[in-house]
This record gives sequence, structure tokens and C-alpha cells, in this order.
Amino acid sequence: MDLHGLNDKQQEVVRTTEGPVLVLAGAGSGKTRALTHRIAYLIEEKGVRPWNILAITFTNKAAGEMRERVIDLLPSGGDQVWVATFHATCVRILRRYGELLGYERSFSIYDTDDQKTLMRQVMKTLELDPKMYKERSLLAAVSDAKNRMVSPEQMAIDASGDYRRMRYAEAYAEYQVQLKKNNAMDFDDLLVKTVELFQNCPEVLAEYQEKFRYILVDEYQDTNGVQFRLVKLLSEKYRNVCVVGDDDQSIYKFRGADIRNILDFEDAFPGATVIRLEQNYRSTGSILDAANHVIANNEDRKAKRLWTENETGAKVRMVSYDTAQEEAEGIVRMMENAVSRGIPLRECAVLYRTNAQSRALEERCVTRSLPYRLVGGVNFYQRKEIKDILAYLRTVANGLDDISVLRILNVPKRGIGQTTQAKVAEFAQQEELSFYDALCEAEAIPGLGKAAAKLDAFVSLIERFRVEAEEIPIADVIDMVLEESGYQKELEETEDDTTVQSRLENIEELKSKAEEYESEAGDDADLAGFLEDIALVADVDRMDDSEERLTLMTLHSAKGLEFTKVVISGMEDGLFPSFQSINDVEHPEQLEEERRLAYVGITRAKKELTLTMARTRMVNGETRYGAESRFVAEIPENLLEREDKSTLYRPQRERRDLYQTPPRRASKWDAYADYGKGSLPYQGGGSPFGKDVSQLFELGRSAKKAAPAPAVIDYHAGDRVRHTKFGDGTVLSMEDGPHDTEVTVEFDRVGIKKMMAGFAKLRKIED
DNA sequence: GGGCCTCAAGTTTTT
DNA sequence: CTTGAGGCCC
Repeated sequence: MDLHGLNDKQQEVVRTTEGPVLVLAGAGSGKTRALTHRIAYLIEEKGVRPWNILAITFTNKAAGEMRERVIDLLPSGGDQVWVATFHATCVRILRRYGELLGYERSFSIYDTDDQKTLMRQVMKTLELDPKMYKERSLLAAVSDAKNRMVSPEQMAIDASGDYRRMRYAEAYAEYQVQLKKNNAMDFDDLLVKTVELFQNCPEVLAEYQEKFRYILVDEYQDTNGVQFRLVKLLSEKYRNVCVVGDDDQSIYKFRGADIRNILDFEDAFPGATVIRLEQNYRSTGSILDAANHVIANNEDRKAKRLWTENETGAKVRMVSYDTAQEEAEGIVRMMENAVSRGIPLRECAVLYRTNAQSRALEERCVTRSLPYRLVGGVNFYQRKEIKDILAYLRTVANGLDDISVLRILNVPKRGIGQTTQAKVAEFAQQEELSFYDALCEAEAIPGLGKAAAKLDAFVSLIERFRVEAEEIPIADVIDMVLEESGYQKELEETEDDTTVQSRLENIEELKSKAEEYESEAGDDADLAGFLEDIALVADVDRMDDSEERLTLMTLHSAKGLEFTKVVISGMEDGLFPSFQSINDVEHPEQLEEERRLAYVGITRAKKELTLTMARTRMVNGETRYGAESRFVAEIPENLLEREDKSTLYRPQRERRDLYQTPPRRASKWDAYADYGKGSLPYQGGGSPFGKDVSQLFELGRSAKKAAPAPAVIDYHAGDRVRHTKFGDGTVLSMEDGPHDTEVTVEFDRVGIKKMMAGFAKLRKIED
């Protein structure tokens, strides 16, 4: 096997096939290359049979790519390697052996929305006051417990009499009971139940231990407690486990990822070989330098020194704008410019901290007709019509899935309202039936009256779908649902034309996904498999990167990807790093995670990196003000090329008093009002965000009044004025706003600009 | 049982 | 600003 394309360390990764191996792979160090060669090497040089290898990746996309590359490296057999995510791996195992845990083969996988619905039910049963207990935090506690493999019983014991914690434990217990009743698992369960399966059924564990003689885990820094258990259990017999990760790129703590898995690997797997991949092949010297400087501010990390032989390249650009709209506009122009310089658009990406930021960018792309692809965001599968159709399919596939049955029972309207539902639910509980089974016995339910016939009709509808679903393609089942349930008819009657059209288009899209699935899965294709595919496949996984489009996505989604040109937008304190991470003094490690996220973002760039910020930004209908992200200050100035395209007032240290005046009205942001006064390292520009900008303008004005030379608006439409940055121009119009006058000026050099008179520092000039 | 209206909350990140 | 949930009235 030809390993000449690999450096010494990479070759070591390939050749150290036996025993536990920890590969500390820095960003862009060619770890995928090393891993794929390792797999090929095992098969070709060591005679390992492909099906004895398990490779776990973080996303399905990564899995697909890895499989492709292994196939390319080998004359044959590459497709026999088991490459999948943890979740997909577990589902495959549970579909096969889940019955040993009392689940039916066709169990449903509940997504976040389903979890919420279920938890709301739990809260009702337990009479938990929604004011006191938020389903969000209950679910977070449940997930956290599962990640640590803590059972409801254990949680109750740990609560040691603390009333609130006891209630949490009860909710957890009831939640599990209901999941089970629905023959459903949430994402965490997929992992937890697999571990349970292995613990309860040693013969099953033995089978998989025997099967998976060589195990590889990518992105190991983002594994959680359960995933660690899984790896540990599976590798116990042959101990050939190779994990690859970078503690500096651990960005999923909020999801339960435990960085200690990588930091303590050598303790968990004694005798492990540790290999460091520190040569970066991806980025220019400047970009890598910037990344190294930022991440160096983290305390809790394995020291490493990433280096490169690549050219130094251009400096990192930092551009500031007034508003998110202007920022978006500027970014889109930058991308157009990049294309004109010969960089393919598919090699360009805009990364941001929150999905909400994508909107302004999208709008700009549309108006300037720049093709783009949005990764993530409002998920396709979360759309109402898609969820409705999927609920039908899930009901067909899994009759115990009450959440789905309840969703569609009266969609479209069948005259089955709350009262009827309540009666059925009561009956179901008495008779210990699932909701659907109770529906089947409608005649036996007391006090239903005419509703019983309606329930009957619903049941026979579903039963008909069930019979057909065995025979016809899934896309046809969807058509059947649309027509025979009356769903489409109601949709057309109640919604306006444009929404009907877009909803039907979405459903068409779902149908083509079904067809895609069926052609890929071949004979194994069934409804449960399709639904599972949908549940486990993330948005990035579907990203088609062959098209010439600009990619828009969150920093999280960008993990593992690379682009020639990267723009990270929204570099504002309070946005990135997020408020939560700045303010949570109890958990300083949160800020370190944000910094790792910045590191991940920076290291995605191959040739060009630009950071942008907007001084004001609309969030939840409020305009908020932001200071430059502290992460920018962590990049040495000599690596930066700054450009300020903003006109707004910039806060200075001596003006901090402006921000400490109590807000005019109570708002949820009050909690942040004290920010900046504390002992945090950041003491600069005053409160980032957190205030209504109009208030800021007002404060600014009152400050000006006190100042020796207050700004006087002595110009009118038609006058010539001078701006400190934009030069001379003609006032086009002036409009009084609630707090200030908005002036529109056509500048000779930079064109038309709108600005607030109070801050624009315009001076009337005679010409 | 259904439809309309008002009000509140929300978003940090995702398999 | 949006969306979802709950309340009220028909």
C-alpha cells in the first residue's frame, strides 16, 4: 500500500493498527486522509475483513465521504466497512435486537419537537405548573441524565429529598414510561438503550465485539458519556480502538459532549499510543497564526503547536458596519469580488453564530441574485405540512406512536375535538391500551355518541394505508394520504394560494426524498427505514457542494469543512461570544467553548478570512448595540487589516457612564445591565447589546447637551455638507424619527448614505 | 366543536 | 418581528 503521500506522523497513524491509539489531530492536519488510509491498510496489508471494521463519524456527510475515499483506495470491499454516525449505528443495532428490551422493530425516533410535546403531556399527568417547571429545562435535565447514564431512579435518590429535584426525577421517569408506551426513543435513548442492550444481553455484546475488531472514532472530542461507554464496551475484547480528535475543536458541550473523554483517554485505555498531527495543510500562515493566538487564551487544553509550510498569505480582514443589513450587503459584495478574482463560489462560505443571522444574508443574496445554499436553520422536516405527513406515515408504521396519532387525528378536521380525545385517552388508560388501540374499539368507549363513527372512519383510513404501504412505494403512500385523508383538500380551502403552493411543493420534495431513499436502500427499503433516515440525517449531510453556490451556515455546522474564502459575520460581544457565555460567571468554561468555536471558524479558511461586525442589530424586534467581539482583540494587530465602514457613534471608555443609567422600562435584558462592571477581563466599550438602541441615542443626545459644543443641525435638504469619513455631499432629504433626525446624503465619493443626524457629525459647508 | 383573537415568549449551537 | 398557545365566543 502506497503511503508516500503521507507525512511521518500520518504514516504512524496508519501503521499502528493494534491496541488503543489516540490521535491528536489539529485543524487541517489531514486526519481524514490518515484515517482512510488506515482503513485501507488494515484491509489490504493486514488482511482484516472489511466488515470487521467500524468507523464512527460525527455526521452522515462525513460518513459518506469517508466511505467514498476508502472505496477509492481499495480494489474491492471498501463498501463493506461499517461507516456511520453513533446514532445510525445504534439504530441499526436496535432495529435488530431492540425487541430484547421490549421495543417493537418499528419504533419511532422522536425529534426535539416530539420530545416537547411528550414532555408537555408528562407535565399534565404530573400536574407540574408550567410557570415553575419549563419543559425546556426538564428535557435538558433528562438529556443530561441520559448522557451520564443516570436512571430516573438514581436521579430520585440523588435528589435526596430536594422537592424540586424529586419532581424532575418524576418527570424523567414518567417521560421514559410514555416514550416506551409510544414505542419511541429520543436521540439520547438510541445510545442509552444500546448500552442497556449490551449490558443486559452479553451474547449480543459478544457478537458485536467479535464483529467490530477494529474501531475508529472520528471527532472524539465531541463524544459524550454514553458514547464513551459504547466505545469502551465494543472495544473491550480486541482493544483495537483508534480515536481521533482535537480538544481545541470541542464545541458540543451543550449537548453533553465531555472533553475529558479525550483528555483522559490514556487513563481509560492503558497503554495507548498517542500520535500528534500538528502540520496544517489547509490554511495560510496568517490564518493559522490568528487561530493559534485566539485559542492560546484557553486555559484548559492539551498544549500543541500547529504549524504550516504554506505561504503567509493575505492578512485577516476585520470590517465593521452600522447594521446587519449593511454587513450582509458588504459580505455579498465581497463574495462577488472573490468570484471576479477567480475563486469559485462553492469555495466561499459565510459562517455565523446563530441561525437568525442567516436571514439578512439570504435577503441580500436574493436581491443581488447571488446563488446560495443555506445549511440548517428552519429545518425542512419541521415544517407543518411535512410534520403532518410524517405523522401519518409514523402512525402507519408504528401504531403505538400516540404523539403522531394525536397530531393527525383531527387534521384535516374530522369533527374529533378535545372532548372526544379526552374520553378516548381516559378509556385507553383504564384499559391499558395505546391511544390508537383504544380508537379501534370506539364502540366500547362510553359517552362518545356520534363521535364513535368518526373514530371508526379514521381507523379504517389508517388501516387502509397500512395494507397499501406494504405494497406500493412510499411516495404513492404519501399521495394516498394527501387525497384520501382530505388533507390536500383542506389545505387548498383554508390557506391562500401562495402558501398552498409552497406547502405542496414541500410535500413533493418529501416524495422525491422517499424515492431517493427507496432507490438507495433497494430491497431493504421500508417505511420505518425511511422515517429513520429522516430523523438521523442532518442538514449538512444533504449539502450538495458541487453546485456553484455561496454556503451560509452556523459555525457549528461548519465543523469538518473547509473553504477557500471564509467570512465570519456578527463578530460582536454578546452575539459571539454569546451573552450566556459572557455572563455566566459560575461557568467560565462556557467562554472557552465559544473560543473553540471561533477557532473552528477561523481554521475553516484556506486562503482568505474576513471577520465582520454590525454595530447595531435587530434581535426579536429590538435594535441592539454591540461592541467588537473580544476574540478579534485576541488576534495580534499585525495580522489584521481593519476597515471601518460604519458611521455610528462608537463607545469609548470614558463614556461608560452612558450605559449604566437604568433602563427606562423593564425588560428581560435587565439581567445584563450590570454587565461590564464586574471583574470580567473585558472592561472596554461598555455594555454590548442589551439596550434598546433608541435609548442609546437618547443618552447620546443628553451627553451632547452637556458637552461644550453640541451638534447643531443647521443644514437642510439641498445643502452641501461635510462628513469626517465620507467627505463632501449633498443632503437629499431629512426625516424626523422618534429620537433623532435621519439624514440622507449623496456623497460625491461614496454615494448615498442614510445616517442619524445626532451622530453623523455633519457640518454645513458653503460651495 | 371550531374559529378567531389576543398575548406572551423566543434563539445559541444539533445528532 | 414572528410564532405558538390559550381564552373566549359563536
